[in-house]
Amino acid sequence: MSWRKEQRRAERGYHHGNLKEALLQAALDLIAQKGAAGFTFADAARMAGVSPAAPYRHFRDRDELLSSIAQRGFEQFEARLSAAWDDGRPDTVTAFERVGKAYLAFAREEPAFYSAMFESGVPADSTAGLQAAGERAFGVIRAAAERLAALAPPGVPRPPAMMMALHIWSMAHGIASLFARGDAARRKLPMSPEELLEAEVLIYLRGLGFSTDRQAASKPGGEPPPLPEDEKPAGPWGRPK
Amino acid sequence: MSWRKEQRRAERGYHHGNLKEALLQAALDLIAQKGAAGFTFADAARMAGVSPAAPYRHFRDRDELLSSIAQRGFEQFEARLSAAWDDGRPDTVTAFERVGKAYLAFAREEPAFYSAMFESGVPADSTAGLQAAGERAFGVIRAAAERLAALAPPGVPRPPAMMMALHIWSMAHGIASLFARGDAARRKLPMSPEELLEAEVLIYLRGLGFSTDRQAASKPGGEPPPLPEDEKPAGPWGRPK
DNA sequence: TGTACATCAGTGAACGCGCGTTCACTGATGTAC
DNA sequence: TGTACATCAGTGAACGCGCGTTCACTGATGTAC
Repeated sequence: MSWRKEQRRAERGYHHGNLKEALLQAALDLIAQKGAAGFTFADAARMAGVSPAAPYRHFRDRDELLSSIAQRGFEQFEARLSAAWDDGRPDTVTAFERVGKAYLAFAREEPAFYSAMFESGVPADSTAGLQAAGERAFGVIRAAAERLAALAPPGVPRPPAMMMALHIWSMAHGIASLFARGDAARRKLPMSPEELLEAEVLIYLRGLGFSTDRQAASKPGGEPPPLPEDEKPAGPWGRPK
Repeated sequence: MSWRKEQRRAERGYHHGNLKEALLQAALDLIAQKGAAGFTFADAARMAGVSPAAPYRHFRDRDELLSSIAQRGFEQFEARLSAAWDDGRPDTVTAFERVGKAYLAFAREEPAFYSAMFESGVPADSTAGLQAAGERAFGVIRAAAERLAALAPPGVPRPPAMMMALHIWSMAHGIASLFARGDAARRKLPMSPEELLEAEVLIYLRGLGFSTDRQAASKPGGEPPPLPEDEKPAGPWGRPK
């Protein structure tokens, strides 16, 4: 038990070299295993193979470490949402749906980040860096909503992009935290979270008077088709009888 | 410090009389103060004025106590949603919006219950009682969605009520947990959560092809009015330019 | 290029603390007769 | 109505544990000259 630590130090020498990074990674692993509540400063040190006093060289306390993780989470989140958005290619609606899927994928694949970001009790404005990172991530959704709003067909009032962004965010977050989180608190669902979200967003966009037909949506001047009777929410619901 | 405990026992005698209840209440207060993560079994005993061994007469461990709180939370949640729904009076859409407001009000006024129910890591199916209570609460939303779906105007395909219920739930939960929780993790918002949710639900219902005009909605045979150009999401958004 | 020295990063022992849990116990309550 | 006894509900002391935090320390690294 103790020889392992010594062996590890023998390999790496007295100085760790990259302890800050190793602590962040260790904490992330621990959160994934035991939840944001059940990770301790000492645990992270142990997992990094270092004495319990060592982390104090890099983080004031547990909260500062947690907040760093949340910030890093928002940065990765933003990167993934941005990549999915891909500046609206090939057309706005397709890209927008890809953002929704990326949102859920992140919550599922990175439950530790997700819970540090949203459920660990770290206030969103606890640090200037954290707040900025959070706003940049939301900014991707906001920018996408902006582009979507600009597609409002003639005769349809253009909805406020901020409102749209908040609505979409709340849909995605609601589904993610109820159904898509990669941990035990997940609830059962008769279809995939992705399908549920896609249907929800499509219905919402129709409610704003948008065509959800992709070709039309990518041509801003296109005629808004009337809601056809055989159009229905996509997904596993089947055609309503 | 210790005389206080003795005094309290002098008042109440050797037997507490209602310790189980007192422990639930104490835990609830502690969760409200420090979050679901930061409440301990010993703390609850102390707050109830009882020795640290006493709670073991009523709960196997901390998890069982937490799960009891979550269950009680779902029961109260269901009661409030039911009261708000009021069996769809005076008309379905009005009653439905009242349910949404009740959802947010619960999250705001009972953050301790809300976090025990959704964010404490207690699995939704950890107990038969808990699972049943959760399902009954969701059942209110589902029943309301059922009634709403039945109002689909002629020519509009009737949407699956289960899907509608899940969509509405995810909207309400998303807004509640991002913006309406009565604790520090709440994010800032340019309008009230209630307004945000109401607009979201109205847009969604329109997307399903429903009129959101209340009179029409309460007459299932009523003509679905075309989406009028001056109709817009209610709330503080102002008329889009 | 070598050397002295300052600075940095991690050590390990120690501390006080509060937690969860157990135990034999005891005071209070209810019930059979 | 009284009494003996079983059961229940809470006591308080004790335990081992792991945590957060501090401290003087030391090995490694970088830098000025």
